[in-house]
Amino acid sequence: MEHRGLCQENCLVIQCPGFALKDTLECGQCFRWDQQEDGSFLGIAGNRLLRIRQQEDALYVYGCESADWEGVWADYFDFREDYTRFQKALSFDPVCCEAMKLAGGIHILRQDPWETLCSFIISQNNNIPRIKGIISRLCALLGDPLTEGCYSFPGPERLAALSVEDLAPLRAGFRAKYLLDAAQKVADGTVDFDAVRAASLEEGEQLLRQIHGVGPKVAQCVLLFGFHKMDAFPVDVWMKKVLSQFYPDGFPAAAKPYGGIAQQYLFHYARLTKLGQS
DNA sequence: TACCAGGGCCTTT
DNA sequence: AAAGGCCATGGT
Repeated sequence: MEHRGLCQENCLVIQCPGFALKDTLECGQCFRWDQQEDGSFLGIAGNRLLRIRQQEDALYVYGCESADWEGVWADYFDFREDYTRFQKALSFDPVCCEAMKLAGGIHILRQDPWETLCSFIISQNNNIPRIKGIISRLCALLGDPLTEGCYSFPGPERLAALSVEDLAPLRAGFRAKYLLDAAQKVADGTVDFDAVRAASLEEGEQLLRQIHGVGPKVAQCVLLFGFHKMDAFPVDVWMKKVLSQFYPDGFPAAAKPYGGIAQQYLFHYARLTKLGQS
């Protein structure tokens, strides 16, 4: 299905029909990608850096061996999944159909659970530029240097040893104490990611909510974006608008197994069309 | 039950 | 330039 090759600048070329890189990276699921002046996106996942851009149905990937694409990034971008099967499953619903016209190229990334947990603790009651700033300062303060001012995401053990005062440079406000509680509970095994992975959606939410500062919205985000549970269904203000306007009788049961990706389509659609603001 | 802290970015004025 | 809106959770 994927056709690969090399372009003139010695980068990898990946065919990606139906995929939308920009929407995927800017739909609020990740916070460590930045669009460069040349239009490409520079991002960090784990200890790896990647620069990538999309032109029509092709991805141009820089700074990445072919083996790294196959072994790491193809999974990260969820290219092993066939998203047309989600779209077919949701096509019975006219609102989802409309949303998929605008946002159907979004993939759910396969991000690291710990990084995702921290990111969505930070995201609460917050806006995306500030979330990215706090995460960037967290990595610069405690992560391992990679290249050119880029840092890895610090592990829970490193964070667990610190105090709220130590995190003052992050300017995370009231969220700093939540980060420390998360780090302590993950580091000491109170919250076990393997158990979350094996658990049902409801059980997984309860396990994550042992952390002070993790409520239903953050927990569902972590289950969807960090554990790839495609039926997780985070409801924020945008989704509340969508649900009240288009689904007064509730979200259709037949769409629930795909609620996570449906939520992304609808969320992006609501924001693009500035639902309720006109 | 209702309300508000907390902080910074965004939009509107 | 200034003011007001926004936001997820926990605490009162």
